[in-house]
Amino acid sequence: MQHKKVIELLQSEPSIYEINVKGWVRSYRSNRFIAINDGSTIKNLQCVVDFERFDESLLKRITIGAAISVTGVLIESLGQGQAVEVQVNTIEILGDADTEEVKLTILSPKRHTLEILREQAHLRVRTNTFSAVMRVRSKLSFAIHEYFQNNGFFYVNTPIITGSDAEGAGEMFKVTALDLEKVPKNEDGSINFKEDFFGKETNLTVSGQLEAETFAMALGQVYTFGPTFRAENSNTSRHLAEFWMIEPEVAFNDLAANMDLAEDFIKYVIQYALDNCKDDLEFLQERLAQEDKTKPEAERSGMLLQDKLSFVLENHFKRVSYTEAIDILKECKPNKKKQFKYPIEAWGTDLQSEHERFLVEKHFKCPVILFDYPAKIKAFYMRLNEDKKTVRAMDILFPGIGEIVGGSQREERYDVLKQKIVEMGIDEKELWWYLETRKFGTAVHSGFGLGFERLVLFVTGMSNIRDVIPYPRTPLNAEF
RNA sequence: UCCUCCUUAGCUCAGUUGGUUAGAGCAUCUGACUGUUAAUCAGAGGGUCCAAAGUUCGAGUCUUUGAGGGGGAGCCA
Repeated sequence: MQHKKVIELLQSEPSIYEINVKGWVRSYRSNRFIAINDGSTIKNLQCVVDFERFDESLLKRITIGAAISVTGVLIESLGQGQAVEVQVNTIEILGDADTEEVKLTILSPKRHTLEILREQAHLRVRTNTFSAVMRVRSKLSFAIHEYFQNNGFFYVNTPIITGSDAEGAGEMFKVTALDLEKVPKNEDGSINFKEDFFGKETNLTVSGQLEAETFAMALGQVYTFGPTFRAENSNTSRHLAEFWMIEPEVAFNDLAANMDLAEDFIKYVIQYALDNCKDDLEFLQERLAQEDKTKPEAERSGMLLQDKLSFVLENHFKRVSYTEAIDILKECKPNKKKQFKYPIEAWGTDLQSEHERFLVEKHFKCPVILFDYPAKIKAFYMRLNEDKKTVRAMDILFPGIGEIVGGSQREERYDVLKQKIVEMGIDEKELWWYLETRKFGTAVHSGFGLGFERLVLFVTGMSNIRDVIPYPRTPLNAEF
């Protein structure tokens, strides 16, 4: 007898042969209908028992959350709502779930808030919403590899423990094997890292970009896809202390080619999700529509999830230079009516969330790529333009998410790069290996970083980044 | 880190100018039910009112401090 997954059975024709299916009980109605789910799909399989043929003591143990094994025959359903169901011959309880204890958890069959689900993250993946999000996350992850592998990219595993603190992408987590009770000190009172494991100060990576660049100068087209750590005290629905980032890096690509790549890549993975996660996206769409109804009129998105995704696919991302964006913002109604908390006055300051949201959600009403930012507000490695004031940076802004991609054409000129490093007060000795890429066959090259969880947020329509990663790491939270 | 709101049953919440025994819905339990779809119907049990201190004859309610959480901002992906 064959052990079948729920997803296989739901797609099968009725048959006279006995099958076996294992899963967790989602509901047991009317002393007759067991809905079981095994994670293979969001849908449940209805198993029908004739209770007169079973021990009452066995049936009592069919409770929500219990793991059971069922054998029976797949027949055409006698009821509405499903095409097939299992006529049960035998039931084995694999793992009981005490109802008095289950009722204290999110497994109890009622609505729960996302906040409560977060407190029981080890159980939340048993809910429809989370299993859907996690299946979509897995598919997106695969689509990312598929896109790059199909387009001649090589997957690079850049180090997670890093010795360089030069990227400047944020506060870093320190990595040490020193006994924190008795830290070795130098004569001047500073910590003597020579006695530490690596003989120098080390941190968890905030970006694999610099290392990826060195690989792009040999393999041509590379990408990283790994965990990234930022010790920023960020308490928002868009930030995690530990998140996953995709960083392609391509030799001979200028900024325009970089933007083309980012747009093509994002559209590919979204299309992949639409094609391969239909049931989950339908559920998430319904969930989002229900959530929308509880919101005041002004905050409603008014668009179904799958329509939102299709909209991104069908429209070119609007490409706007920083300077053009400032002009638009200066002349816009909210600025003139002084509705911005930070009014737009002069060229050169960074855009605030409210400005980015205005451009994406109100003005262009589609994803926006902002490029050619003032050099002063961007990182040292970005390619300086001929005007000497701006750099070839680009940020992709998405509705509801904000910045989903940040990238640039890299400064390939040795002298210019070295001067930038000095100007920004970075220790050039730390970056000797990075500078050497500009000495030996330097070339124009570009890349970007895409926050994986922000992509999952957009595709699933969830609103808090803590709800699209299995076990979120945020300030004051490292449970599980 | 800043601003703001919240914390009462397992969950979501109500709780009057400070007053006697703190309520509802869902969930759970008991019973009924052989075609249910968040099953339905009848009944029952369930409380450190976030913590500490204070004001008061009397605090779920007022004051102070602290903790945790939501939303927004900054930093960014």
